[in-house]
Amino acid sequence: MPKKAATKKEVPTTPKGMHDVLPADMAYVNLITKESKRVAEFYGFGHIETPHLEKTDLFLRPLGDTSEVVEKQMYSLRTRGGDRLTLRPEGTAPLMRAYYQNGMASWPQPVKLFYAGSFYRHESPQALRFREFRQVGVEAIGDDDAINDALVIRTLVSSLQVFGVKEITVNINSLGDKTCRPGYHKELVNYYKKHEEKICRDCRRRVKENPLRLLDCKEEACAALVGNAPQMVDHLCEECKKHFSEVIEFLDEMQTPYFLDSHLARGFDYYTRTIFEIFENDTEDKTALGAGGRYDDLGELMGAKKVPAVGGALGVERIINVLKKKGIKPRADAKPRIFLIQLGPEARKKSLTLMEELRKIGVPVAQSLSRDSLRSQLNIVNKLEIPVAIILGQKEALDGTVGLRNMETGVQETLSFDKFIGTIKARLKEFS
RNA sequence: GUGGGUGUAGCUUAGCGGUAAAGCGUCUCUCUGUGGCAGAGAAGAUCGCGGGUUCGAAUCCCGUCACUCACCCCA
Repeated sequence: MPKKAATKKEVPTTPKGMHDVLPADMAYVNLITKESKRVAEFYGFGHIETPHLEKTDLFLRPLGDTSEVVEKQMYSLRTRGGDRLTLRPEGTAPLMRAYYQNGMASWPQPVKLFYAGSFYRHESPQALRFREFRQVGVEAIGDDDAINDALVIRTLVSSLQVFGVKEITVNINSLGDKTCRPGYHKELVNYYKKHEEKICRDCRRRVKENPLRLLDCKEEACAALVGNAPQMVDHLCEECKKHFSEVIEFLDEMQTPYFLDSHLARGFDYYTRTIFEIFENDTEDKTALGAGGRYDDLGELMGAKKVPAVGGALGVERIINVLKKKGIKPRADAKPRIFLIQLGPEARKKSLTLMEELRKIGVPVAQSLSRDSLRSQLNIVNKLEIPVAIILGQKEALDGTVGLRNMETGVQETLSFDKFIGTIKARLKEFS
């Protein structure tokens, strides 16, 4: 018995949490990557690209105890040769890897790098959280001076402003370092243990697993306790305190709006000192557009020499969301202002040469060469809102002329085919 | 992993027990080489899937899957 065939035509679809980016949205993606690269390069960050796949260990080792959680969220695979590889879940570890592998320690420090690309996390998708997402980011590796922290933040903020996101706040905090954080941790845990019966179930778990997260619990009972909870800023060692106040000072100097948020936390151990999240003020969304921090211990956790570093990244999808809400539209680059209409076999062939010549002088031209009726081609010109049409028909092909029609006024000029390119060149402003 | 919402043409939706409808979009023609309008027409859906109730299910019930939102988490 043959199995009953699937009754419905199964259309292939993307994996959960992953999406096609259609041309209309790619205009946003391109705007963001192009402009952020330009800004980053101004501040001295060089563009780098690392593989989408890395050895799984690269991400496991630095994350230590929590690796089980981490591993669940990673797209990992085993190659035929038996290598264990993982689709990069973030950009920082790969960049540190690149730093060591390419001997960047011998470059002038800090090494400043910019990257843009897709990252992958296998988690439940929800609003603006996808399994494949795009980030643009910068990292300054090899120097512990607080001015690098400020510069990283400034670079990200400047990028956002260039996109048109003007009203920005940077929430900033310091997590201390190996000298002062353990003491603070202990105090925080003690404080919450005293109130154990009042806090929510999740927080009881957090006391053991992830104490810093206690500070941003939204449960009423827990939030009420936060006010009197010990704060990291009060427990920073001298060095960390100095570092933090310098970062703030530099931000003041650059007039970067910030908010000292003592509840800001990061789950993972390799963050030290500065951490920050960037928010947009106007729209109601409370999701961060970007985040980052200092990670002086990451290199060591990766099993290499200790190298201080600081970095941060912006979420492309989140920025697009804000731009759309604010009604900011990217200018489609190279949107043609001329449409090439051809009529009849001779003209169609000739139009191919014409198109190439226009390309050589850098004039974008649209066409629908598979059409043969003038009417339908003019309809397309309208739909695309292109202001000028070149008409190259059977008659023109014989006469050696070309029609140039202004779609708004309906006025049509006749130009000689030979002089056509010259004329276009002379009137370039009209057409590109 | 937990909970809520939603699944009807490419898109937006109507129908809510009698066996699929509209708008937009696409294509064709009216109009063989001069557009935006209008008219006519075509293509496109076994109403997510499976089962149940019923003479009859897109419609009611159960299950399931997908999407989505929230929680958890967020390197």
